[in-house]
Amino acid sequence: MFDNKLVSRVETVASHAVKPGAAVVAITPQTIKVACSNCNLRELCMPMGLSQAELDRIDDVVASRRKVKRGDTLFRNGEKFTSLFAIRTGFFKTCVASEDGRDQVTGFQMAGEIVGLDGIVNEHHTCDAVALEDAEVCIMPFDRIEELSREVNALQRHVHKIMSREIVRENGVMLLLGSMRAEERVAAFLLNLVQRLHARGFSSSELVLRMTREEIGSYLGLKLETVSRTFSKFADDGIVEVKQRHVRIINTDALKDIVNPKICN
Amino acid sequence: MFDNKLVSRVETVASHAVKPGAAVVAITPQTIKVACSNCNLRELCMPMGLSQAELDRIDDVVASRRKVKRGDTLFRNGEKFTSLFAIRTGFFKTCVASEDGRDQVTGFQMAGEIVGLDGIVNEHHTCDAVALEDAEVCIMPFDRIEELSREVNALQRHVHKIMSREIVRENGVMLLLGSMRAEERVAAFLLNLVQRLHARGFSSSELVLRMTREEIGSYLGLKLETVSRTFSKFADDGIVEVKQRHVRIINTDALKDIVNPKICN
DNA sequence: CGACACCTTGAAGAGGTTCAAGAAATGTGG
DNA sequence: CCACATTTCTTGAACCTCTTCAAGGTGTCG
Repeated sequence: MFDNKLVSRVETVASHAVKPGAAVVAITPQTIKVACSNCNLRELCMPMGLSQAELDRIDDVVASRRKVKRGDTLFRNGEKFTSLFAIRTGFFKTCVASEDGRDQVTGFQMAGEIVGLDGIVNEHHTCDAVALEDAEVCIMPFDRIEELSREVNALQRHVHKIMSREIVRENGVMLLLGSMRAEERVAAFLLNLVQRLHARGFSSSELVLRMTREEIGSYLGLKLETVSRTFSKFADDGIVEVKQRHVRIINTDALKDIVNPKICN
Repeated sequence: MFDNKLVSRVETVASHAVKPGAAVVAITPQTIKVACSNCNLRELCMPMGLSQAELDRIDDVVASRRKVKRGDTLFRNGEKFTSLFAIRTGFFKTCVASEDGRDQVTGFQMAGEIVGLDGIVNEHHTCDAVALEDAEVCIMPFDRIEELSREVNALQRHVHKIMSREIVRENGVMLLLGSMRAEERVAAFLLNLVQRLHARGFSSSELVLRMTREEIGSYLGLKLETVSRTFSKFADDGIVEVKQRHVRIINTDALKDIVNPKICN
């Protein structure tokens, strides 16, 4: 099944399963600097193709860093909004709650992604951001972002794109929640996660889930038992290997076929 | 049941059921001008508290108008993105499609609301916007919005808020799709629609649905039969009167209780 | 006025949930 | 480092909500 030694060694580097020899450099913690211009995540959370002068200005966006322990909240529903947060390391979930206490995971965020956009409209956050593993974020005061994006066009454009991207992502989740069956949802979830991890230099077939079955279920509009059963079924079908939170995708195409069933007659 | 004469008279003004004497002025078509500064919808789609100088500049945001006939698309998935659209009159749905042809209504938009935000990130639209009744929109070229919002802080802030508001709205839909039962979804849908109409000067208890049961179902992640049955059940319970697309809410509190069931023991 | 789209309602069926119990992993404190 | 408590995960069986399939009714538009 799993080479646990390998996986745990890899995890000490970056908390996700990676194949031997894979490019982990993008996330190694040795190169931490205060400036965006030197940040190895820049290409994920900042605009590309800036002049040196613009790069120097961009550095002012990040006021400081903050560490968030696993289980702690970065911000909470109702709190005053002041800043966006760029995730440097770690893994978050965001969730909203209804008045009667049900709650819904609205997303899982990893290194290079931005959280806090929900807070802009009412100057208060409308969801919780919870670290699913020890994390570090860059604090980007929003008034500073607005100020700077008036002067650096690429930054302005970038901010707009980040927000638009989130809108498009949520459209996709609505499609998933509104029209897919359990197996399709779980398959889409796994493919999405592994694709994002792969974009960060991790394996495209092996991953470690940072969230519980219950959190996956909440995100997918399913009960935890259904998520568990679906994993078991995929395993029975030889599509994935699942051992608790370790997942290895054996047959990516099969997963894709589940998400987008071919009409073949 | 319904005073059809009244309803249709009202509809000639603004396409939605209104109680006698209600403030319809906000939507009367007589005052159409090219400038935002004179637009009676300004408070819905433009920032408040601008100086006269700023107001004059804002007028440049709207390049022109466009009429869209019922059933026609304002934009379509895959089309090049150039502009945001502010709805002046009429009613739209937006929907995304999966590769295998399923589609999902992601929202219903009415006067004063903005559509097209999905197109910013990839410079191509990722959903369709379809007019559910004859409509007119203001075309706001996005490069002009960006240009102007560098100079008019209130506009910049406003653009950010509009996008954030859309993100928060979609969070709410995810909560609905992920954790509510059919009756809760339909109740939430009716309350949301009537609340938005009320904010535009229409009745807070009576409305005309511009969309089919199938479109409601798609939005709510339900089949059209379930939507129909749920309407019938609410009618049996004396909570609403439903006659095809005409809906009168008899007991708003009952609807609210359905959305947020009280835990009372 | 007739064709077509839309809506309602019933009955049977399926997919996912609920409830329950046990197993596996994880964390804690001695 | 081990024992124990706790959390998390898996699996089964009964149940329920929503879907599917079908038929008929109603409204709308050319």
